Amino acid sequence: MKSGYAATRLEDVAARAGVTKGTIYFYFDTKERVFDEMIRYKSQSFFPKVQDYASGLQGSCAERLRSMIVFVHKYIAEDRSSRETLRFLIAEGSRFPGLVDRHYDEFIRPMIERFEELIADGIAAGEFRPFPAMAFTELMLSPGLFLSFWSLLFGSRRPIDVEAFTEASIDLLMQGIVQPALQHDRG
Amino acid sequence: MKSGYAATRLEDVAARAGVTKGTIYFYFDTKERVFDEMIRYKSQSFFPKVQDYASGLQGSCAERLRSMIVFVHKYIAEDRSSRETLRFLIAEGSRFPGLVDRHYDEFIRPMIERFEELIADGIAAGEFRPFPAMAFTELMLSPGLFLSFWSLLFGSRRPIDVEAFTEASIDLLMQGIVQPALQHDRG
Amino acid sequence: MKSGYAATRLEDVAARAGVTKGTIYFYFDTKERVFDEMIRYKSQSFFPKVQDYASGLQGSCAERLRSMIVFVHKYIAEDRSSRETLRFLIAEGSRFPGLVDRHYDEFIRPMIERFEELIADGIAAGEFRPFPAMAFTELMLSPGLFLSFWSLLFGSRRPIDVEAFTEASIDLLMQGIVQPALQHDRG
Amino acid sequence: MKSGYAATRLEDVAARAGVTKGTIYFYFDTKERVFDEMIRYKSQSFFPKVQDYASGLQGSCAERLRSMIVFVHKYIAEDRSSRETLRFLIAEGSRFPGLVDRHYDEFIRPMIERFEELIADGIAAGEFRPFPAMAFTELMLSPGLFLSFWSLLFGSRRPIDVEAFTEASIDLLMQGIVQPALQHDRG
DNA sequence: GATGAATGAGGCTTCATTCAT
DNA sequence: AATGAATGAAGCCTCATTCAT
Repeated sequence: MKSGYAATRLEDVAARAGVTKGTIYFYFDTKERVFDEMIRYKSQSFFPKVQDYASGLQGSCAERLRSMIVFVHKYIAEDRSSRETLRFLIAEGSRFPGLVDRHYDEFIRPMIERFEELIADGIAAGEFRPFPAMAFTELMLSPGLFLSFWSLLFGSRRPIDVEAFTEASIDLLMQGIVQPALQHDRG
Repeated sequence: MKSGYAATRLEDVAARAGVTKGTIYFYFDTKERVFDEMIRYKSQSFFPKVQDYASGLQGSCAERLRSMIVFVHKYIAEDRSSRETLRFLIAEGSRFPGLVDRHYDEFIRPMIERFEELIADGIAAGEFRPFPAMAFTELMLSPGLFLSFWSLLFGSRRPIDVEAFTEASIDLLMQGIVQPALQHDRG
Repeated sequence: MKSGYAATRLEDVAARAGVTKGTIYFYFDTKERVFDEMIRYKSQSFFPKVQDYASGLQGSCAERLRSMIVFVHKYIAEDRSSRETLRFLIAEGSRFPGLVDRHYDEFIRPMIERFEELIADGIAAGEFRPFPAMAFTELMLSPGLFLSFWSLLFGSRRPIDVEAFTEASIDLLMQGIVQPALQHDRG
Repeated sequence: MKSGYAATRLEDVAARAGVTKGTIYFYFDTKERVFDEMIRYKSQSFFPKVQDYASGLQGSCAERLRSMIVFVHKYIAEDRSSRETLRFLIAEGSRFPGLVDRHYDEFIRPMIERFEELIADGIAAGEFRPFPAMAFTELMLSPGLFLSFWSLLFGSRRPIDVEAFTEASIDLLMQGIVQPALQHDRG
């Protein structure tokens, strides 16, 4: 999907689907519905992957947290489709409030919850110190969001070294939350 | 400005400016030009403020860093216009590459540079440890960007306690960069 | 049948018939044919009734004439379907000249002929005076047509007292055609 | 105006008006509005004529009544436009209830009132007998309506001798309402 | 400088019609 | 016989753009 509701002609959507304009209207009532369903469909693909990945993790909480962050950043850096979904939601969200809410329920909230679980586990295990940001685990998503934003804005014109960026953000995070006594454990 | 290039009719732009459609074409060649100038104009307002604010700061590097972050978050939380500019750049940026570049030059880069200076000063002064993220000072913007993003997506439907969020993110950051020996200085 | 050729979708016709659009095309070549047959079919029902009713009449010519008029008016007032057929013929007649002609042959002309016979009988029997309108027996249909027209135009928003209207029109007619010497016979 | 809302393309309406599609939408919001205004405009032309004509009439009530009827019939027979308006109202009236009501107020009711006045005058003057149909003066319009209906249905395929038809219907009417003692006055 | 009228390309949407199954 | 999917022509409507005044 190119970007933009208005800039996308239904005839092109149809052509890319290998059918003609009329066929679209056999399945959807309206252009808005077409987009609603398209985005809804695309949104489904990401979360299960995170879920699977998260549940398969082993090791200390710090290790699992780092793995999660690496995974998320790599995904964001590579998956053009989910980035475009984000662009769409930011650009046309007011026209599709249902979509945004759904995106929150099925995408953002579960992700935040994964991090909350990890943090809670870490604190319970004495690995992490209790810290103010434990009430804002979404902070752990913000470097990833930054990558996404950067890519949305500049495409490939201002590339970021995703791996180094990821390491830097993990370093910063770990410094901030790991119990000082354990800090020699960090990778 | 409502959001969306296509969704905004020149007639409305004209009406809001108190003139008629025809008049617009006396000053601008094209709808694209109208937007180009509008965004360009709006972008100018923010940076000087940061600049002024930054140059007036006093105290330790940690204190100045914290002040900067508080300032940026407060601004983001309150200024609707700059948020909509961001939405526009994300949504229609590919149509206005010049605008995006200009936005980078006049908005993003200077901001990053302020943070780079602060970090460099802090390290030189021995307040901050040398740390990997010093090559990615944009990381310090990511919590602010997160606030902006949240607001773009959910409007006021999922409010965040900006102050608490800001404190949490500052805490995390400071833990990550301030020299352990100095950490009792933190607010 | 709703009103209007263009406003009626074949899909709805099909649905009301309990089949699907495709099936319609098994039986009819074209949308026009569908309407042609529908109208043709509906038109058949009225005339035999008039015919039967007319041939069963007894009494003086004046009595039979009055009965006929009462019958026609009552029918017009009550039968929604024939009214809609009339609407259709007026609205789309130019697209279906065959239908209009058939309607004339099987509906209008026979009706006029019934009246012509009655008038001729009445004059032959000395009941009616010879009068100019005997060449325009359709005039006897005009009050009924008026009722129909009124109903087509206003639906039930401007109801007419059909019975009183009928009596008034019969009175007018009888005054005009019954031999003065016999006028005390009128009801 | 050809007949039929759906069958009429706005582009053709525009062309006939010597402008283009877009211009129509500068003056009207919608296709429905275009028709609404068109019909409204055309309806205005007829009534003043009747009004003028009626108020200029001289002579006995019978003479004035006959003149009115002749006038109405001649008008109906000759004015294609008002006939098409009637067709439109019958065909599409349910889509334009406001138009139908207006047509009643500005066209039908005033006409009926003219006849009511004439009849009342005639009865007051002893020229006409009191008769049941004085409560349904619209009956005097029914032969004219019949002419209109005939023309709408058959175009010029089944021509009626309007003059003879008019005379016949006047004869019938006069027989029915003029005081017997005065009947030698009839033309 | 400013206006209001006019234009016409372009896109959404409808629906009669076709056709493989 | 019947269906459901697919098609594409056609028409409404929007709106950026032009231009005479």
